[in-house]
Amino acid sequence: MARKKVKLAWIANDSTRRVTFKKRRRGLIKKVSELATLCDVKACLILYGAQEQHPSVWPSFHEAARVLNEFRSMPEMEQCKKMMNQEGFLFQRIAKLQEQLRKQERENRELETSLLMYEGLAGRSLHDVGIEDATSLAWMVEMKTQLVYDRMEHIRKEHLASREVEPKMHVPQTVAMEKTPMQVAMEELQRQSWFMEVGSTSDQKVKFGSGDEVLPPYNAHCSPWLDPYFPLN
Amino acid sequence: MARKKVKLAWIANDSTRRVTFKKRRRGLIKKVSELATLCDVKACLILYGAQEQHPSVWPSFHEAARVLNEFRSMPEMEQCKKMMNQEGFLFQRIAKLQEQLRKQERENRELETSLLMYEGLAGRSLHDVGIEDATSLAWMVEMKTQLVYDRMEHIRKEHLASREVEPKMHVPQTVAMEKTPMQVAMEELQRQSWFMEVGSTSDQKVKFGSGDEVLPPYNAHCSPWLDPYFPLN
DNA sequence: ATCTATTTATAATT
DNA sequence: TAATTATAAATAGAT
Repeated sequence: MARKKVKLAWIANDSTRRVTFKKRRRGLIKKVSELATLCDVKACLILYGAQEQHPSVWPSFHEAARVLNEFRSMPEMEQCKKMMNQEGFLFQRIAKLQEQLRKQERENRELETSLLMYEGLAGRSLHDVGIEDATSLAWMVEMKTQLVYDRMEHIRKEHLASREVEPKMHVPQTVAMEKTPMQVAMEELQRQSWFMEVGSTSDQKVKFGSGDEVLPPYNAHCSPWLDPYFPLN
Repeated sequence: MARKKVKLAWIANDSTRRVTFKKRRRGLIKKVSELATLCDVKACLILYGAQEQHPSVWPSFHEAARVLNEFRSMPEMEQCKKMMNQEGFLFQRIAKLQEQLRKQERENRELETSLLMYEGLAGRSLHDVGIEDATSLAWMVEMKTQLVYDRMEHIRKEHLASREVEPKMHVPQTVAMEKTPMQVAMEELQRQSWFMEVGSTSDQKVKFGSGDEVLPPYNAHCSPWLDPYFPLN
């Protein structure tokens, strides 16, 4: 747990393994006893390593036997199927880790897109970015543009509020745009029926630009620009 | 473990207790499985609370039974006396905590004495400090004085070494004192047989100073000034 | 065994 | 109930 994230595998070094065992056994017993105290839980823990002369039993051998016998005599063994066992625990962990992975990938994607955006702002030519990155970048610019418009609208409303006590004349027209440049461009493209094929299936491919890149047909009815998370899912 | 150090006692609030149980059970099972993997340890954990419908068993019910039966059939049950059980674990913790307490008390003592020393250096009259504090203070001054002499001796030797290549004439006499002022004072007191009674027993008491304070007789043969830790033990 | 930097667990909060 | 966050605790590696 410390100084370095340890790999979850058998520790080859003999002395390291013994030290780790002793340290972790102490921690484990502490945790078991805490749980028993905090939550009034019957608990027992048995540990014995191949090398260890003596087993470690908590809270005591007889208590452990008693706890286990209570299980033996449980009427509904069927219910035990639901108990937390190794398999269930592992499934739980897998699900958790997959979720973590998904989140991390999304975050990576966003950071990479930010980088691309700042490079573009700093003057880098973006003619060589792939369609995936271009899509994400366009989405990000869209979102940030929208933030600017939202801010402008907010300021405009504040301005109106501050003039409320005065005669309702000369109220300024809205400065917030209804559509971002991307939206305007999209609609213009639709009007021109540019590279769009209504009713195309997902198998169809359309030549794009120079013809060197093969792309799926663009479906305006599923415009991604309305989904605030689109390229990150 | 977090946001606040939790008291090790039964959690009265029902929902809090259930949440804590579920969280800690997950952590515990993770730790047990890690230990089993890292150190190739046979392990089993059984938990069932009064309220819980289903017990939690790791790694599985049958494995737990098998592990416990191996204990049952162990030839030397006498050896189990040495196993880590609740009592042994608690004794271990008590010893550890007492050791911590001792260290902390020593450190507190040293810090208090330092404070006294700096106050003295800053001009505070020390005529009102008790015999205990005075003793500690004297010890600390002694130790620090010794450090100064050690440093002087070190510098003198360096000086000699740097002159080694030159003719061995005019070698300076040592500047390090053999005895600190405290030691000199002690020996002077002994020469004067001041308030010292040779052969006095530990039951005897001697009037000291104004007569308002009763103190045990001072035994010069056990002079504390030679023990580098004297007032802190 | 002791210490320290770091990871992990988790109590409180949202 | 599930996420998030701030903090306490555990502990890997070094001394």
